[in-house]
Amino acid sequence: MPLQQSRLKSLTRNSAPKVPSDPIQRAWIALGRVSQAVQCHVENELKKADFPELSWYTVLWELERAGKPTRPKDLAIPLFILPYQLSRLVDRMEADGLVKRIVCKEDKRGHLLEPTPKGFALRKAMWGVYAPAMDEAMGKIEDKEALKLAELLNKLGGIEHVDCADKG
Amino acid sequence: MPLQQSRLKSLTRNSAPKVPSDPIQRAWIALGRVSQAVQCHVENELKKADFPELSWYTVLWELERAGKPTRPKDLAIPLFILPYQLSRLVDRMEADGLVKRIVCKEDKRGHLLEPTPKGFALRKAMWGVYAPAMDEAMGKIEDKEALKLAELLNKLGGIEHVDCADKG
DNA sequence: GCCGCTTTGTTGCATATGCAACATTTAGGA
DNA sequence: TCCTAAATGTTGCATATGCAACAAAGCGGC
Repeated sequence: MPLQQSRLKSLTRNSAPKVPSDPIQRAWIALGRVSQAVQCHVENELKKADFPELSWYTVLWELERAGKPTRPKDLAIPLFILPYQLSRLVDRMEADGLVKRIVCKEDKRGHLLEPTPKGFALRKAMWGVYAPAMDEAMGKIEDKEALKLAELLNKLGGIEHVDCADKG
Repeated sequence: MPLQQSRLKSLTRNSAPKVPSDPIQRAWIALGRVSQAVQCHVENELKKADFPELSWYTVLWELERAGKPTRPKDLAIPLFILPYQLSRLVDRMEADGLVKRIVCKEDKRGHLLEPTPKGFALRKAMWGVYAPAMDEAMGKIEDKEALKLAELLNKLGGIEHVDCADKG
């Protein structure tokens, strides 16, 4: 279920289609299972606490991090989702009074997104569940191992660092 | 969106809710983004080749690996999905003539799942796209790094090893 | 055997999603 | 200027999903 077009660089493809080595296959399997497991844990904890799903948090956090009203297109990239997905996500969040769409004078095609006070409050409240859940899911490894893990993953994906945490 | 109840052991919880360390947070972010990126890449490649999504492959592969007609409940665990999700997945695959449900004499509640010849053929054909896509997505790291990555991930998730590859 | 409880799997309904088509605005050239 | 192409979001429709309720069969004690 592709959430978005792959951002992997298309390869130069001067070599024949290749079967992954056994270590690569093991890493692939582990990546799929473990990421699903930890995601599920966090989502389940949020649900148990009657909070919306993580993507709502992420939208609110990105808006908060930006510190100013932000275009959907400038959110879609870091959020790694497709425009129409964000459009409907914002529909629901706006219906819940968490964000508002405000007119964008510079470009009348779009608009700017801004969290409401309720939106700020919800994000902060969700962090109270999100943070411990993340720690429960990921805390089984030492910090040094976590850094190594992040390094290896980023070597795979080559994606710029993005903060997610609360910081107050 | 939790695909299934978390399989993480519920913790003894004798410590206060904790904010994850910065390395843990970095690993969490990297895990989410990179796993999404590589999953998307593979799903997109399958779609471009007019193949069904990866979960279909995985069902067929697990059935093939089992080597005998298999109960849904015995698939749901390794597939890491909920019973009702598998039920509908099998509905669609059966409608496409890829698997069949056959009666289970020992336990008339359920049934046994078996790939059809068309199912076997599809899985093999999909591997021709799946394998190179996996390698493109994951081949940026050396085998030694891949093993380290798998090791770290499995330390996080503690999930038993499951094969996925073709092997013929 | 009989009864309640568990296991196994399915389904009705409301909601969410993917896709392709669309509307609107901007940008770029002839 | 005017026309075409690209960028930015949204939406109609068909399909997929989550959830809770359900059906049917096994299990265990009496």
